[in-house]
Amino acid sequence: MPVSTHRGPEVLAALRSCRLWRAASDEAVARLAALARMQDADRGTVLVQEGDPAKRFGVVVYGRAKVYHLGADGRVLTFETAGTGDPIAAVASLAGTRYPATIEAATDIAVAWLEREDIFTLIESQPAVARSVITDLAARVANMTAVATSLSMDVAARVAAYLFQRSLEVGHATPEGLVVDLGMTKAELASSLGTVPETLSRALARLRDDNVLEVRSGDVVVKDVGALARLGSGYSED
Amino acid sequence: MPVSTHRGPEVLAALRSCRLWRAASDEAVARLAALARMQDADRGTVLVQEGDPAKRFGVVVYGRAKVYHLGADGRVLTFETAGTGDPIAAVASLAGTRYPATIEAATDIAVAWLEREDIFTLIESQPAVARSVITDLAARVANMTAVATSLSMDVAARVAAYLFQRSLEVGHATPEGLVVDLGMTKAELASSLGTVPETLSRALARLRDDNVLEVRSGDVVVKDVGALARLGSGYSED
DNA sequence: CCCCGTCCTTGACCGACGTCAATCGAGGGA
DNA sequence: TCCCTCGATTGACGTCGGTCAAGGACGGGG
Repeated sequence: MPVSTHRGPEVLAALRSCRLWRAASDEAVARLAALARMQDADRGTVLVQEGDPAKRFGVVVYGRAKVYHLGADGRVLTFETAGTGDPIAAVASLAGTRYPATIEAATDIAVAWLEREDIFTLIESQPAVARSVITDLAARVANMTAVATSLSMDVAARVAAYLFQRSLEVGHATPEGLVVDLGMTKAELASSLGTVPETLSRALARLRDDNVLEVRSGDVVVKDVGALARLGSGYSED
Repeated sequence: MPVSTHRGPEVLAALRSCRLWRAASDEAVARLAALARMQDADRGTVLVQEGDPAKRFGVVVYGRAKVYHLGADGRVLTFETAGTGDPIAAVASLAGTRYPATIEAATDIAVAWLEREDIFTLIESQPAVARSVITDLAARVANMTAVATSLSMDVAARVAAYLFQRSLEVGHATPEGLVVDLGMTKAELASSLGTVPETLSRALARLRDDNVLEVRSGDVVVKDVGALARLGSGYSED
């Protein structure tokens, strides 16, 4: 159970590190912090329910939140995991639509809630903020587009694409090969890729049999990065 | 073959009707128009190639453009069709990433191209524009999220969800039932829903057999709207 | 040391859906 | 009027992948 030990400094630090207004002055961020309404929640608490009308948005102060869609058949598609400083529910709030996804506390969590208008007020007082909000939102559209296109590929390609991208980001060269930490459990990864653990396991087993990689508990050892790039075509080098 | 008959007025009108800067003054829009570089293209021309680095964005002056992803297996997922006044390639341009989709002229077309910085300059001179850009982008994220979640449903649910939403938008009550124009050929609709014409045809046939609707050439007659809502659950009334 | 919970893997099965192919209108020229 | 084409429909078939079920492997607690 979360205890309300987070005093101002924590909130301020979280808001300060939020990408949306990285161009804002410290004073402006402090003003935001003064407006924020704090919420502490236990792990598993639903913070935002898909379909509800959006009125406010949050910034994670402590802990992690999972953004997902719960299908009619019970299957879960995970879009994102938000940590300290990450905005949540910002999109629907800015668009004025209903929340397009559900957000749940993945750990005990503290969230600073702000009103939709607060960010527009901030932009008026600090026009440079508009730019960072715009580029962040645009990047989100591009991301979601990539997710949508990847869902039209088969699971093997999605896995390969993910591992390829991941190997560029966190791959660590060792004598035995390129060690790539998955960053989450295989069950969570399966959900991020829009599939189930069994299918993910099979896809990884196939890559192992084809000598592309070795599967270990929390990471994989990539032996043929080119093969990953080829199989996951549609994703590019950046 | 497009002829360059579009003089200034057409370009101006198209830019004026663009949602992104609907708050901008006429003078500011005229300034944009002066910066625009025109392109005329035949139907079928690829205007933007998925994966290319984004530097500029366009506004459709005349004709229609199709935004899609071409899968490795040749299957096409259509995201959007842009008409006069609609921005194209704006997202990647604003985000500074590579284009996440391909854009092709669906008819002979005229496009006004602008530089990424032009819109930021506009925002600086007319801060109110920031708000419309932000809400439009946020709405796009919500849209793409809905597309992604719908791709995780089965085809029957996607068809029902589409028809339900469509019946709210353009449904026309008649003695025989609620007539809903599809707005495109069935092949195009199939591509928008991430499937193929055969499967769409079967899904519609099933709805017909279940007495939910009647299938006609370019439209359907809905007899049970509630059933559509139920089958396509995940979409809501707005 | 053993037991048990959690995570992962593997096998068997089957439903959804994409592909191939044949058929059938509905226009549109010549 | 006769084709010829294009879009739509329907059948047959194969494969991808999700579900159910049965083990393993690891780790913590008694």
